[in-house]
Amino acid sequence: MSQSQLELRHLKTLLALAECGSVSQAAKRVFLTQSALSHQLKALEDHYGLALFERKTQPLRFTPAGERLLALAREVSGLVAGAERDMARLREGEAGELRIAVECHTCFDWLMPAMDAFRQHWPAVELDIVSGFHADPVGLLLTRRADLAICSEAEPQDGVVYQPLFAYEMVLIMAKDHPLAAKPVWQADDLASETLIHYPVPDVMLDLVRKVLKPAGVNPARRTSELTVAIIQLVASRRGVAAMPFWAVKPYLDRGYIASARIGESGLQSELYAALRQDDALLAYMRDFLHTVREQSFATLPGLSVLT
Amino acid sequence: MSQSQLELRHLKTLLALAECGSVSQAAKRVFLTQSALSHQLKALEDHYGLALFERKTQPLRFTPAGERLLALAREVSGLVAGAERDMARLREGEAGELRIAVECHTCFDWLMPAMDAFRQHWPAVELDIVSGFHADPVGLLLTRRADLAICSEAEPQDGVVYQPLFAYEMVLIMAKDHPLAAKPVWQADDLASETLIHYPVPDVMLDLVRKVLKPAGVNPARRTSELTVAIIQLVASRRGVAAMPFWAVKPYLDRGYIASARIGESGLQSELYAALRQDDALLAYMRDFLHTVREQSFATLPGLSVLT
DNA sequence: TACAATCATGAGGCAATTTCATTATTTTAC
DNA sequence: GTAAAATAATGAAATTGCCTCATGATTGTA
Repeated sequence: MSQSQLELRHLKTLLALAECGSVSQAAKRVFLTQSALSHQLKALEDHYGLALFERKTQPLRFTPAGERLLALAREVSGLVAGAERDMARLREGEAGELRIAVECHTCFDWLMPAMDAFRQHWPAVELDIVSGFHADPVGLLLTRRADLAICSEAEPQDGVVYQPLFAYEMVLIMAKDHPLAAKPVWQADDLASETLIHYPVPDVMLDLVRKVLKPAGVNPARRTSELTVAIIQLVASRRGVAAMPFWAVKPYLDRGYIASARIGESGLQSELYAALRQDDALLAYMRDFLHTVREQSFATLPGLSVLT
Repeated sequence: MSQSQLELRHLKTLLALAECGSVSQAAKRVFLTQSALSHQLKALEDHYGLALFERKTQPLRFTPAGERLLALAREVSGLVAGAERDMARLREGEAGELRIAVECHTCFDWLMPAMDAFRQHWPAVELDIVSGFHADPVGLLLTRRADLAICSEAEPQDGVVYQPLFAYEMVLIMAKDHPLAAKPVWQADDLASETLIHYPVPDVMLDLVRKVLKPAGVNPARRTSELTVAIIQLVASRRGVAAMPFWAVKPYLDRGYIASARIGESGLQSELYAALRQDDALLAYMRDFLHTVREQSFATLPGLSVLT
């Protein structure tokens, strides 16, 4: 007989649950254990004397009562977020500068919606993208030519802090009629006789080369292209294979334009971090930007996982 | 360095604080100690790094940051209340019956707004007032001629539970040019040579008679009237004095029509309870009605205090 | 100036929430 | 269809965080 009142914590749990479809996934999203959420949800159901979900199903379904609370959560979370932004502005002022250095091409796909949302919330913050693709985006931070850098590794450096954004899987894409299209998992050797299509960036920025091919001593033919869609087209036209984030190619997979395979037994996991100058790490608009990026990305991109 | 998240509990505290104007009063309203609220508010201020109030003033003033959170509280509390009502309806259904037996004349003043609000929230509940003034309203409950009785004392009785509503002070009112109009505190003896004007109800229902005059053996002349305004008029016309709830006569006092005095050193405190059949005590619409009554009354009537 | 009321603060207790360890259940894969 | 994997439930222990108590500080008032 839990007598605990409804709290915002519960509403946040419900939102995570609705997005993830399972208790254990939602638990990761709110940085608690599965057990904690299970207890929490049971307490909620006891409190209202109503079942909130049907748990015998995957993804789990909300009952009408669960839907009602979820609706409340959606209404309230926006209001709370707005108020907390206002509090932050009251404390630190409206204005600021946020120049973003980007290392990876596909980043733009998820960066744009986040930037749009952020611009609405912080109209007085000067938002900019530092153009060009720099091998050392963190250097731009310290020389104050950028205020935030997106990078795929957190190399410790004085005066710089790294905030995890999210993790995702890189998959190999190939033409649908490729001889190995049915192979669910590719190893480095399978690539030896292929042409690898990638963005025109140094090898250290290509996870497939750095983490898989180089260690195995495999060195396939290469071809580069600037644009994601162009790479997809080349792959579909049997001009080679490419490694891309799953979330970037899912639409093309769904439409059957190309096929995909896992890279290595456990897949090629990639991570994204935001690097900031230590002094800026507590700035409200910085924190809010990072929060917005995560929120927007998880809402938009399929197959992401949390990164601690 | 409290790291605690904003929770609904905090918002409820802010609402109480805004209504009461002081931490200690607000603490009573939310059934916590003054200390608890002081800690809670300090934690909030630490969390946002902003002062929320100026405490060196009475009533305490909200800072802009405090106002912003208060605005959030107002937005959110309505939504939460609505959702919780829906949850209750999902559990117990929409319909029900709520016939109210009223013992005191002035009750109608605060009952009406509460009933109006309730009707909006529970359109399918049949709301009614059991007319006439019964000496034993609780009897109506047990014979199922009423479902809720308003009374000023909680006499234990099998199958009946009492829910406290609120407490208030009865004051003596007199003409402005009454010889004793300047006397701040009246004792029973001061009434010996007065004419007491009251509603036409048995003496046991008149707190002044039962608690003050009878114990002192004082027996003034009497005169009765059904209507509150009529009693006020008679008092103003020097036809006698009357004992009325402070909240009922405050408008007339403010406009200078009449004068008032405290009854006895510590004042004549009156209390109001709702009596319910035990079986009905957990019904959602009953609980919500009681909540609405308290909420509306505290928001509308001056000088109420909480009753546990 | 003293008194009353209100607020702040630190320590201690207690209850609510989380984690841990385990079992039960469901889904997936072969 | 069964085995394995993933997911959820459960109870006990541990932690955290909240509240109360006791007291001191501050403000307003007679």
